[in-house]
Amino acid sequence: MTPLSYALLGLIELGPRSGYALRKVFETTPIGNYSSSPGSIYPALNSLEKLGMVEARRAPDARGKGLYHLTAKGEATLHGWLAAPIGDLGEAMLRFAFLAEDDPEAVLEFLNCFEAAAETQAAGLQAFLSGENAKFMSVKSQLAVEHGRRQLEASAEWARAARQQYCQEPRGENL
Amino acid sequence: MTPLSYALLGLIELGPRSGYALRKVFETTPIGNYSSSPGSIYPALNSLEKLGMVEARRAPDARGKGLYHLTAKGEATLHGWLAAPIGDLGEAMLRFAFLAEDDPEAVLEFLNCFEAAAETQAAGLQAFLSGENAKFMSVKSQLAVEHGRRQLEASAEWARAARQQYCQEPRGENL
DNA sequence: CCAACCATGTAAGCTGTTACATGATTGA
DNA sequence: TCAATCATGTAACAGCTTACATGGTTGG
Repeated sequence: MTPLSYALLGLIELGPRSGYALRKVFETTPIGNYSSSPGSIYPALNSLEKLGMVEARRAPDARGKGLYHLTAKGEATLHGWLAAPIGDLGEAMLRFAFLAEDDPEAVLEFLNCFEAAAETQAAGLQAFLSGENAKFMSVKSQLAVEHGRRQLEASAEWARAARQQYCQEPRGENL
Repeated sequence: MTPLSYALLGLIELGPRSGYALRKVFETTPIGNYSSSPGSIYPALNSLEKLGMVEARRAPDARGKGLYHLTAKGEATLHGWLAAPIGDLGEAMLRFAFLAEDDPEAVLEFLNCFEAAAETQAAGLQAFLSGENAKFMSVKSQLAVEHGRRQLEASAEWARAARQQYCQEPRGENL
């Protein structure tokens, strides 16, 4: 179960698709930045099939293997992944996109944890920059670390903005 | 020649070190985020040695393989990498840390290119968000893309700040 | 003397990348 | 008919992760 596998499960949950259609999603949307695409996707799908996470159902007349559907096991695995504590922020971002559409509680909870994780990591880099080790580093190396810190701050800031959007939008359907 | 190899060359250029010392750098500084550390570093060093990029010189009494030094070939390879056009921003950041300390021209040039690359990619995501495809995506997926856009903006903003610092500092030794 | 650290490695396994191969169908 | 696109794969290779193995040295 790699990030790619989870991404595939997430996409299939949004709607059954063929392997080719899944590949196209990776080629034509920014999700391609998270997990790669061309020759890795079919092996991953086959491995998911072997694991009993997905099933290919073919309409009687159609070509190819048909459309992949989630099995109960696949759904459980996906939802387990979605509910896991936040570790790597990159992977967390991928998860965010697949969080249940109809559960604003979970979304807010996620955003809170994500913000906290980003702030913690940013503070870690800040501590490093203020510490002894950093004094022996070149200005450029320090700036490189500062870049990392800014990225983390941007992540935290994003989480706050996203939370705002989520607190307002779900109810403000028509004004 | 992976990013890890280049990182090793860059560190060795800053000062000859033993394999163990190099490993420690990855374990104790944020460079560990760029390229991994534990059991991958010795193979990488050996491969660099086979390629004739580094040489281990041992003081007569010392333990271990001694300190790695760059060869002419290693230095040429490193500088070639440093001078390459910016592709992946993550790798570019790693390069930035190893740019020649005494060449503010090159640093400013790098920062300009980096900023441009970040802005271009940010604009690409913005275009995607404004385009047709994004309309069929969930709000969360759109927010995930927005997160990527903010990260890129933060990178561009960092480049501007770093440039400022570089335009002032090199000459302002003593106010 | 024992733990911690110096110092260097090997081997298995998993993934992803790259590049190639195959064949059907569809639109110009 | 010819190119593009649908649709699915395979095989070779490179790289990283994890975990284990091995010894010497130093400090409490």
